[in-house]
Amino acid sequence: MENHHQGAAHSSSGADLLSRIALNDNKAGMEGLDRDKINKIILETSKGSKFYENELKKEQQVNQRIEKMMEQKARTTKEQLKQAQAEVDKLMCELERSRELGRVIVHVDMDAFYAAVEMRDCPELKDKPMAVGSMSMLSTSNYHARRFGVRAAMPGFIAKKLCPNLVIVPTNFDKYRAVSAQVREIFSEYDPHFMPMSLDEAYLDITEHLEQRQHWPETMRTYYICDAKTENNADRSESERDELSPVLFEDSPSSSPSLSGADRKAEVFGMSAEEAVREMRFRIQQKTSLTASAGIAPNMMLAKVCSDKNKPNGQYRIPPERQVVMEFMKDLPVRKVSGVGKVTEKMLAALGIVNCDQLGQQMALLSLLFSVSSWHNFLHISLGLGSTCIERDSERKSMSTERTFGEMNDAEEQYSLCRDLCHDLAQDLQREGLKGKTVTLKLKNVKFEVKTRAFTLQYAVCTEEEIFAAAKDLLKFEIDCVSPQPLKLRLMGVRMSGFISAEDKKPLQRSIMGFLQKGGSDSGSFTQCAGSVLKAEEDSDAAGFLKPQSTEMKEPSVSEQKPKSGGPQQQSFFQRAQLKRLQQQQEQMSIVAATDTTNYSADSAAATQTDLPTTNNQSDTTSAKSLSNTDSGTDATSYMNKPAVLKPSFKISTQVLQFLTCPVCNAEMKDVNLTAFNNHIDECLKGSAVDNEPIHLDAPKEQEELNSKPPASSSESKTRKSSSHNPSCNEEKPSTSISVPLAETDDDSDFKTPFFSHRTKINGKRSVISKKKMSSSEASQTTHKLEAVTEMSSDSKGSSLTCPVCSQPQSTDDLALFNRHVDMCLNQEVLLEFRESHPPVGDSDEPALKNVRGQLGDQGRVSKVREKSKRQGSSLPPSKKIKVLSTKQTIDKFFKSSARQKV
DNA sequence: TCCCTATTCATGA
DNA sequence: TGGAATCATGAATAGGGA
Repeated sequence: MENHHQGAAHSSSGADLLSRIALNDNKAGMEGLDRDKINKIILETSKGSKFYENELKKEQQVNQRIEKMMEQKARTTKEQLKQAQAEVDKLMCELERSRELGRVIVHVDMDAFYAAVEMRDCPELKDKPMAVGSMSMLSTSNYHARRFGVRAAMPGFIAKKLCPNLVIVPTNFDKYRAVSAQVREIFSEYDPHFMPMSLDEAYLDITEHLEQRQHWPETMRTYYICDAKTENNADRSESERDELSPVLFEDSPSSSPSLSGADRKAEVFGMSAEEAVREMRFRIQQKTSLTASAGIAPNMMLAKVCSDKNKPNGQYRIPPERQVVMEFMKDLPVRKVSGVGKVTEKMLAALGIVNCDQLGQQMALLSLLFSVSSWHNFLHISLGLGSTCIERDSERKSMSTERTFGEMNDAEEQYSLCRDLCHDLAQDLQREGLKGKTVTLKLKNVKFEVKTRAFTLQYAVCTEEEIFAAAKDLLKFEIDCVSPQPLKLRLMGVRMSGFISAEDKKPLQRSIMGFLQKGGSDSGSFTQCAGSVLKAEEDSDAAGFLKPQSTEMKEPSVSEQKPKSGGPQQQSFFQRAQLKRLQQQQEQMSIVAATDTTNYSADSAAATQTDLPTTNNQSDTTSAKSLSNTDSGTDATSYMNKPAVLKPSFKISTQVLQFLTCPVCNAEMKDVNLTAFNNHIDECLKGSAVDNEPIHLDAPKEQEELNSKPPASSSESKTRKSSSHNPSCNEEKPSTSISVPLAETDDDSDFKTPFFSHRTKINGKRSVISKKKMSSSEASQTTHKLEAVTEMSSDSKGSSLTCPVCSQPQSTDDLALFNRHVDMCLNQEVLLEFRESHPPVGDSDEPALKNVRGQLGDQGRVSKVREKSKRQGSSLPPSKKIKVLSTKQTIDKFFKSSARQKV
């Protein structure tokens, strides 16, 4: 067959590649070419390139797949085949019964669209081989160029080898979009719900149109060639139009002869499907001076194949009769069917299947060798079945942006690019009003190897800062993985998916409820939360989700409430990677995170995910020790840093130390072990906590070493502790403290699941570390600056405020103070209820308590309750009160659930 | 053990 | 010298929970 023919002319490796990079003459206008000559040129031009090597690799992988498939085929018994055949027959009968021939589906495809537009606008190009694109890549080519083997998706430099006279015109998408809009206007008259596939392609269901058409008088089916009023091309003279249109594809198999007669002024179209489609194409041509091809059939699959049949400037119809459909399919090469690409084609060819008739005959075998969805699809194809319902208004599932560039090795450049991509993506998302939860980073290295890395946040986001907060961590992780070698990239992309539905869009902020959900403590939320808090803290104008929402406070949306299993969903990537590292480095483990000299720390997400120290932590610790001297007393946490704000070049030495914040009393504890910390929280929960003095118990030895190694380090930590008492520090920059809750056992908690509560250096300023039990007003000084800033900027200032929880008027006008007070009130209320329903039972290490402790750690969530209440006035609306009460139920539920887990 | 979900990669338009 | 961008989907895989 084709492959065999190609392979015979070349070396084995070249033959291997032919199905991938050699000429694909599947396209219209590519018939009867000197394929061997063209392939030789393509191979010679490609050979030795990184691209070629990668294609070779991929081809070998496909070959392995085929080998495995053939082995499986060899193992197939007659009995299995018999059984499979029975199943196939059964399904076939069902499909036959449900075969629908009643719809009239049309697939319209503009001929060589971009090239045709350029030729129309620059008539000198008409007789020349030309393509649209660049030396790097061509989007499409005209039919002159196709004679040389120049096709879409071919690099311009290779096309030039094939056709030295090729004229390459740069793309002008604005122009194509404008033309496309004109064409779509016409489509909509035949099917208002037509489905555009791209700028130059669409499916229409003209069934209803045809019904109406039967009652139309001839005048409604008459179009005048020169009637500028009817057709929107008044700007062109008649002679121009006559000259332009037919010449583009003069050798078209079915160029409408009726149109070329110079004396013909009016065209009357009939009532049949063919006539309606001919009319549509006529109108397209009149309006745009471009030609289109069309396929008419009872379903989409057939219509698509048909539109290619008489390309260019032609149409083909399969009538709605089973027998005709089957006859049409019989000799149709499988590759012509949409969805069958080069790999599937090759795999089927290995089984001796080239056309759809053979496909049908081998269904039993295919059902044993391919997945269910694959062989079901094959069965549909072999029966000439396809979708009869044009899917309308299908929801977008992802949005992405990516860029290819010359080799890029510099990390700072890469971060900068990453940010640019996030910026673009954020703009696109906001344009469509979308917010998504999963950020995927796509990387292609200089060897053309593609990697994707994803991270799912707890909340849907859409701002540059928020997206970048996740993307940069993913990028850092990849950079660190190859360190000290540079990451050599040629493409980077950022994708957003996991869009929330329209309903879910309203509550952008999750309440404390969400954090109290079992399993809802996934660290993604903390990354997210931290990133957002910090981002907004610095950028008060940012329209992040922490900005006051005008929507009503309500329960978390279904999607957001849905408990993440806390497993691979949130952790798989980082955890898996981290665990691998962990195995190599267990002996070096300590709870303490280390120093990050770049402030771009994948550790952030990594630590958030698993709380495992990483290689980077370790190495960074060493590398940054000296730097930390110059930045004494500054705490930072990798996941609370603000990469979204800091430029890659903005290097800061930040030392991350283990600070744990009691979520109940807000006491800061440094260098505590987890058991002690947990005990402390238990005491707090039981109401018997002592004065919130920091607990300072034995830190792991490694940690001590880490802390003491740099001359300044140990003293620094003391400085830091003492500085926490310093009120001036408090004034300097309030900070957010976030505890990452993770279930743990005391035995191995040292490296498995430590609590983390990190402090971040913000703008080089010291974070606040509160040590004493704070009054509400004192405590408020440590609340999120973000909210204060946000509210100040968006709301009134000056008037006295009343706490919506305790209803006490607050003497302060400082929103930060006020916020803090409300935070405390809310926490108190929840905790009191919790205490009431769960009196102390002796075992202070009850897992549920531990989890609750952790769950309560993020005060940012609670703050949103306050934010809203403040905007609405001084008292909580009923819904909010209910909400607070229901928090207790959530805790109960959580408690029970956790207890069950333990069992 | 089975089911569900997230992630990664491949395929195809 | 140089080999795209965007979107959807399926398979394989892995881990958590019931």
